[in-house]
Parts: sequence; C-alpha cells; structure tokens
Amino acid sequence: MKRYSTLKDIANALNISTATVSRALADRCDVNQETKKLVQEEAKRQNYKPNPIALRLQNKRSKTIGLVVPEFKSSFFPMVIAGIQKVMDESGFQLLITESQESMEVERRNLKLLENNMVEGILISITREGENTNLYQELIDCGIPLVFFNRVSSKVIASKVVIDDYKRAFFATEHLIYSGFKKIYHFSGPEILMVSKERKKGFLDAMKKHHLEVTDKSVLTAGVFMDKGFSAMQLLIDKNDIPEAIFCFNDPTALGALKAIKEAGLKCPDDVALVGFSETEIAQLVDPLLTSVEQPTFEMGETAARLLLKQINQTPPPEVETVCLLAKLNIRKSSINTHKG
Amino acid sequence: MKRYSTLKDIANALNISTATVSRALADRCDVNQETKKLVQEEAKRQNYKPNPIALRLQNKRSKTIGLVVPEFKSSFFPMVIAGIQKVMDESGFQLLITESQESMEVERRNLKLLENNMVEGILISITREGENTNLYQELIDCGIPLVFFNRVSSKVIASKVVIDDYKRAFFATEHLIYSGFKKIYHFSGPEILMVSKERKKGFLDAMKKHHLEVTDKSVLTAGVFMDKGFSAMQLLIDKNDIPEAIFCFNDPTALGALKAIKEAGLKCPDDVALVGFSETEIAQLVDPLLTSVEQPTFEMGETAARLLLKQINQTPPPEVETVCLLAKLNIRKSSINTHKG
DNA sequence: GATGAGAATGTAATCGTTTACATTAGGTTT
DNA sequence: AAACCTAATGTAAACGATTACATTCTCATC
Repeated sequence: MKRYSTLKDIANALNISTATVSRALADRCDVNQETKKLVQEEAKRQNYKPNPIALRLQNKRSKTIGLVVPEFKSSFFPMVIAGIQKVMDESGFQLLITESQESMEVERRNLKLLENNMVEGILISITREGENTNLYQELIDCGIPLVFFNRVSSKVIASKVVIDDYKRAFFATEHLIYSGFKKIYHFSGPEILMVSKERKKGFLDAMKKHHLEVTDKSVLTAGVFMDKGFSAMQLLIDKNDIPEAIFCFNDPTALGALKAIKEAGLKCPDDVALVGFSETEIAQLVDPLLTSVEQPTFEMGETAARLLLKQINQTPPPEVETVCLLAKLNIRKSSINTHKG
Repeated sequence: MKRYSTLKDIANALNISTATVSRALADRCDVNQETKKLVQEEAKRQNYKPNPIALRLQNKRSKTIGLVVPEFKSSFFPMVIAGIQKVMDESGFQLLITESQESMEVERRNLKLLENNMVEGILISITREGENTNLYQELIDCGIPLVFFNRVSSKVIASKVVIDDYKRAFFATEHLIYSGFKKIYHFSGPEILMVSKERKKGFLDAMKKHHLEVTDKSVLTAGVFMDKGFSAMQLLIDKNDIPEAIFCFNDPTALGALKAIKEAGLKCPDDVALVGFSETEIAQLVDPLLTSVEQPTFEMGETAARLLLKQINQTPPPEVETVCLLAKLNIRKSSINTHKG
C-alpha cells in the first residue's frame, strides 16, 4: 500500500513528541501558538491525513454499517442505495453492500460476513424466500441494531421503513373501480412477503367496499418477475377468463401480462386495463404507458440510514419506530377505460 | 459497539500469553498440541473472531478498494457492481462505492474521499462531462492503481476494460446495410466520451466500406438520455428528412426516437428502422422489440476487479492491459426491413 | 529564596494483532 | 558434569493515533 505520512513523521521532522503533534492538529488550547503553527505547516507540507484504520482501532468503532439487498437488477434497490450512501457519506460511515440474490442461505452468509467485519449496524430488505428470524434476533441481542426497509420482518421488533402498501393498493384498486371496471383481478406477489399480503389485502378490501365480486379466481399468484406475469396472463387467456382490469403486484409482472396480452392480439387498455406497482423507469416507456404506484426510493434509503444511525449513536438507543413513507399513483394510459361514457 | 472476544480474553482464561494464543490459532508447528487444542476450544467457546481493523493496522493494508460510477439509475452500473462485488467478496476486500452523478466536480470529491480512506486501488467509469486527467495521474503516481471500465480515460495509461464498441457499431451498421437500408443515420452520444467516438467511427467506416452516402446530416448528436433522442428525431421529422434506419448511441436515445416516430404517426420499422446499443431490460418490452447490442455487464465488473487486484497484489505490478469484452447484437423487430424482397 | 501556579511538553499506556527475540526446562551428547 | 540442542512459551515492539499523567520551566507570590 501507498506510504502515508504519520504523526511520527511530523514529530521527527520538528523534533517534538507525537503527543504534541496530535494536540496541535486537534487545535487544543494547551499547545504553544508557535508550535501549533509549525505543526500545521509541516502537516500540510507532508500532506498528512489521519489514518482512519488507526482511529477505528483506537475508538473501538468500525464506523461501518452493512447492507443486505435481495438483488441489483431492477433499479429499485440501487436507488435506495444511493439514498443510503448520501447519509453515510455525510456522517463519515462506510457502507458494506451485499446481495442475497433472493436466497435465505446467501442472506445468512452475508449477515455473518457483516458481523465478522464488525459493522455497527445493518440495513436489510429480506429475500422473497422468507426471513431468517432467529439470526436477526441474535444480531440485535448481541448489540448490532437492524433496520428493515421495503421488505420487512413481521416477527422481529426493530425499526422499519415501509411505504403504505395497503393504502396504495386500496387506492389503486379504487382508481380502477371509479374508472368503471367491474371484473377486476389481482396478480399477487410471493405469499411469504409482507408487501404481497398488504397489497392483496388492499385490493380485496377495496373490492369489498364497493360490493364487487371476488372469487377464488380473482387473485393469481404471479411472483416478482416478468415471466410470471406473462404466464399468469397466458393462463387466463387460455381459459378465456379475461378480466376487464388487473391490479398487478409490481411493474415487471404488469409488463409480463402486457406482453401476453399483445401476443394474444388483445389490446391494453381496451381489452384489459393494467395497473402496476413500484414505479420503474420502464413504466413511462412502454406502449401504452403504464399506470403505476411510484415509491420514494431515494428517500427510503435516506430514512432507513438515518434511523439506523440514531440506533447506533444514541445512548440509550431510542425506541424502535416504523416510518411509513407516502407513495403516489401515477395514472397513465394503461388503466383508462375506453368504453365508458 | 458490540464487545468482541479478543486474544487477550482467551489468554487470560487459560493463563497463557497472547503470543501463544495467536500462534495456536494460526496452527503453527511450535505450539504444544495440548495447548493448541485448549486454545481452539476456548476460542470457539468465546466465539472469537479476529478483529479485522487490528489486522489492517498491523499489516498496513486497508483491504479496501474504491469505486466511482457516474450514476445508479439505469441497471447498467448496478449489474457491473454486482460483478465487482463477487470478486471482492472472494478475495476478502471491501468495496467503497461512490456516485459521481455525471459531475467532474463530484468525481474529484469522491476520489479524494477514497484516497483519505486509504483504498488500495480504484475502479472508475468516468463522467460524461469529461475526465479529471491530472487527478487520475496523481493517484497512480503515488501508488494507488486505477482501472477504468466502460467509460475510460483516453489520456491516462492504466488497465482498462471496454467492449469492442467500434466493431459492434460497425457490425450493427452492417446489419442495417445487409437488411437493405440505404439512407442510414446515426444518433451519436456526447462528443467528449470515447465510446461516442468509437461508435461513430464504427458507423462511418461501415458506411464507407459499403459505399453508402454520408453527409453532415447523417450524424446527429443526441446525448445519452431519452429526451435527446426524442428531440433529435422530432427535428428530422420537422425538416422532413427522414432516414430509412437509425443506428442510435444507446437504448434510451433509440427509445426516445421511437416515441417521436410513433407520435408523428409513423411506424417502426416500416418507416424508420432502429438499432440501439447497450442492451437494457426495456429493449425486450417495447413495441416493436428493439434491436440492440448486449453488453456483458456482470462480466465487465468481474474483469475490472480482477485486473485491479492483480495490480495491487503483484510485485512488481504487471504491465497495464486493456481487455476488450465481446458484445452481442440481438436482432429484433425494430430493424427488420419490411419492404425488401 | 522557598512555594505554588500555570503553561508547554514529554512519557507511556491503550486499542488487537503479529512476530523477532529471549527465556525456560528438559533431554542428549561428549 | 559441562555443553549444547530442542520444544514450548513468554516478552516486548510494532502498526498510528489519543490521552491521562508526569515532568519541566518560568514567573508571581509571600
């Protein structure tokens, strides 16, 4: 590694002790003004920078926090990371990023890795396979605070950052209902995820409120990726059980459905209207433009990071809190009722 | 921070010196088998993990490398990061990620931040504003190896990972030519970027090879984002100077052009055929499906990381090398000549 | 002139680990 | 029995920074 200038180098150059140098650079009052000036000049001359590793050892703080995200492919998590990064840079913390690849096993490995690297806290969005509840609890119990975001644990007590999935799903469904659609289906996400449950509940409650029929067939589990939305839609087309509108778990499944619709020679929104969720860039690029719920991704990262820093820096640590961020429904062409009025 | 078990704790528990404990755990031959066993048991009992910070101070190595990417929005860089991450995890290095937000000024700040954090090397993809040549050179000169990827410096001598932009642009253009198009235009990227120049050169050379006319009007600078592709296409439509086909700098500009084509009531590929570059997820989702050059993003990250580790670990450092990764042209509907034979 | 106060600086321990060198005890060789 | 070897362990310095405590010196006070 590159050789850096140290306190000792400055001390030797000026024939004084490292203690004085340290004090001079910290601008302490019990150092002679002359000496202070000499030290500061010499430090500048040698381009001295305090060694962050030595400081960490001394302070017994790693000044590092860990992050576990399920994947990197979609732009959702990268945007969250950008938000986290901003807060970390401001507060002088380093960020250790790991990817669980939607696997509980890999997630466990990542958490162990972070623990071995002495992170002072962990930000995590869990896999869609499920949660490593015991491990989360262990980490918290032995003093490493966890903050969940987006995909949160339902069992562990910790600070969490979510968007109001239930409400947004409810409103998105109501939007379809107010548009005049009656036969409305839902493509739901992995049953194990809280967000899936919340969005499904929002859908069901909105339907119930408006006295619209909901049968076993109204909800299809379609996973998180495009191919699943595609095959779910194909299934409906094959069975000739085509709804007027579908509220989809997320944008990829909506886009998969859209592809199946087009391939079958049907039209969106004329034959089937679509609503996505968790706004992706693509929503504004496909034809027709996709109605979708926009999540404040960057802000989610910032918020989660701030909550974690609070847990780390305050003694005693503050009460855990769950922050619910506001999301916004962007209504576009894919959910316009072309038959009405 | 959480309290971790140390060598001293084990030494105290067994009434021996930390030196012996250290040696026992390193499984050195000059330790009594009995002692070794006792130490290993006690270490397990206390869940001892070596303190990585102390090791770094001791070894005078930060075991950290830095990364500077221009942005997080598109999935391109996140996928590269995933590749880098994989190599780093395997080799026990930490990764410090920074985002320059396409600003030279922010890039300078990030590089300084990485230097202060004593990274042992830096991976960088430069901004589209241009390059901080002097700073790159300074870092290299004082012992921090740099490896460029994707958007590389044209002036600094260092290892680089690129895709064969020139060849792919050449072939993509030839694909349009072989499809029977004659009036072919190019929407080029920011003039300052090497990749822009390379792709433009590939386009021009392919046209020249096949003796097709190239005028001042054949190449329009369209930037990197969708809106620029959109306005460039609108300009052509307004001037009623509509080419049969356009080879675009990247997918977003192609999609922008596509939007303008549709809004003008024209059809792709019937009226204007399109070819994009640097495959995005979107290419497979739009109508018509977009022909595009697919880049090996994950592999690019892996390769760049490996090159950097070589620079760091070998003494004397190996010669710098430029690795050119293969990219692949995915031919889809947007570039099919519907008039031909 | 002895005492004390206060300013400026130095000494040495600490953080957790490694390792060159020193020490000890026991056994073997002559 | 003196000399030496070997195995096993301990001591202490080092990495770079901070800081409690100790020291030195000067000057003011009685």
